Amino acid sequence: MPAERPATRSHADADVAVVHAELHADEAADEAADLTNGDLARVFHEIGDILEVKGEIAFKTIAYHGAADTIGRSPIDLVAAYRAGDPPKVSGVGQAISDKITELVTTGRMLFLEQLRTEVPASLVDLLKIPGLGPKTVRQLHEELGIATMDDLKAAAEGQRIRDVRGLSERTEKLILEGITRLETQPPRRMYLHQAEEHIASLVELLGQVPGVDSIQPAGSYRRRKESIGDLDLLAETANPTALMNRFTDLGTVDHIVARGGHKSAIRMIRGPQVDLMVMPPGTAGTYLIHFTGSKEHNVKLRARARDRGWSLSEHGFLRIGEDGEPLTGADAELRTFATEADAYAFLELPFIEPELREDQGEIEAAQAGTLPPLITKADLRGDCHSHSDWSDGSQPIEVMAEAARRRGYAYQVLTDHSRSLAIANGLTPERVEEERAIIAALNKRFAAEEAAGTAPPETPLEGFRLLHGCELEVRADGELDYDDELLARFDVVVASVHVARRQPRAELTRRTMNAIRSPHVDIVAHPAGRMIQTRDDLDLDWEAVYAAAAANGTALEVNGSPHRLDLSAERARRAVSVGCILTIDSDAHHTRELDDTRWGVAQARRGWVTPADVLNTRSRADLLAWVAAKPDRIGA
DNA sequence: GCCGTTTTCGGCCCGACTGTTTTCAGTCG
Repeated sequence: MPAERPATRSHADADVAVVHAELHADEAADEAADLTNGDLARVFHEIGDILEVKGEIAFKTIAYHGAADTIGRSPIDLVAAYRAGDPPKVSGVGQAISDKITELVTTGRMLFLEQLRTEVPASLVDLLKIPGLGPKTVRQLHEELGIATMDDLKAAAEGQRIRDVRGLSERTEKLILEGITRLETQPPRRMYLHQAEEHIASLVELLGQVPGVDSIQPAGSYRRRKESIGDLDLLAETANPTALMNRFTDLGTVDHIVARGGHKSAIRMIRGPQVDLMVMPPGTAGTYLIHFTGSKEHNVKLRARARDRGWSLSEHGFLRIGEDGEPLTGADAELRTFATEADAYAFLELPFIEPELREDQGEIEAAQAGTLPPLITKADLRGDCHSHSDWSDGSQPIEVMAEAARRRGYAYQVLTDHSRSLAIANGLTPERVEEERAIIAALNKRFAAEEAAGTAPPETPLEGFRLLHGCELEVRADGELDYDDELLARFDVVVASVHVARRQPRAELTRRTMNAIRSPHVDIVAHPAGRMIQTRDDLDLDWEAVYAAAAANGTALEVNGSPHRLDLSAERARRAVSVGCILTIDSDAHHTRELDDTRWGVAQARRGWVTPADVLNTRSRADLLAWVAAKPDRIGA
């Protein structure tokens, strides 16, 4: 299972509490309006990091990190809830942490954190980023050599002073220097899902050829389809681990070997991710897959459940626990292994839990109660509501996009070239909209004829395939829509989105988004948060108001499948559905090879507990068009 | 610091690999 967070927050993460601490108290309260769940999570991770270096008992630091993780993933805007005086119950957040949140969101400061920072400088916490350097060693270096910064550490290593510290050696000194160099030259960056997929495909291909290897399977956060991926995890079923490990650490793409053992090795790829490879004896994959797929939090709950039933769970299987509370060993040892995950879950009296759900977000409780949702699959999609051609900023002709969609077995593809004002994307004037409509009509005439003649592609569904005429309608900076009502009424489907003036205040951005949601002509709001993963932040919206308006007006919210967007996020999709919204899952393809990006959107929707009934484009073309036609009746309902 | 149809106190998941050690602590996932 890969690390779910970096060993420590970067100092450059510029968390909010620093900023606020420097403000006057009266200004701070206003400024705190910009706080997000993510900011709270960073603050509590920082507290956990500092307490580690201070040498606080492990369970306390675990508690802070655990609370930070839960807060970061919460679908509810905790800052707003706390400020409204209505703190919701959040797992892992007890009285002490709750009080600290209240203090931060109401005053903009947290005295506890400020105190900690005076005791342990951030530069010291930074040292945890060096591979192999943990809190104990960092504290030791600080106490014995007075090292407080990365520069101090580098100087000490170069001056050969590290080797004089008890428990450290000349070799450690060398490893520290290498670690610093690597940090300076290779800033850690997470992969997009499609990049992880490419790495995994080639590794599986290469390692699968090693004699004796029965299977190679990806695990970790990639298997759970997290929206970005740090390390890669591979599991191999083989009776000959040595040959496999030799091949793995000998790959031409290996930059250096991180660790090497008989059953577990790790490499760093050249200009690429760290890859962990674990060996499992043939026929025992069940508990190995569960262990290395994670998440950590999911596994912790499973182990507690095993323990309640008298078993200790590890990747190797279940070990019977003796009267002393320890697993039985030697002749008394009793190990239960399982070939499949489903069998291992069944041993814990649980149904199989899909990897995308394993985040300890209620899935174990739902499994226990028999209420796991029937998750949507890519096969449920009967069409795609968002795509582009070279008439705006796509790279291929309308016909090529349509043919590619038709061969995917869809009943419809909605062509949604950009509207007029998005000049950078060659947005269509009303005149060009008419021309495009004529081309689409001609194409559909041909498709219908081929279907009647039985010469359509074999993938064509019974209801046939049609290219629907849509647009990606710009919501302008002033909130006005980019085409007039008369033109909008003539599209089959209208997808609206915000691309410009992204830095407006929350109230203004929310008003613009609501304007689209409430239009009788707008059917879908595309990539509602406007984010780009790792590069562009979310729009600052009043999300609860957006969900409520979308639900009330029957406007769909998109889960955009582009691996750079994945927007709505899994958490938001889950929240939106829970308050009555309907979703679409679209590719936003600008090229035929991106049409299958819907699979990433489906994966995020699955992470958000979304079922086929929650998604508009699981419906037939007739039902989709009927739903669109009924939009004016839903307004103000 | 959190948490509780076995507990409001006493637990809190588990093992491999590494490095510096002579039996183990630290780190990592």
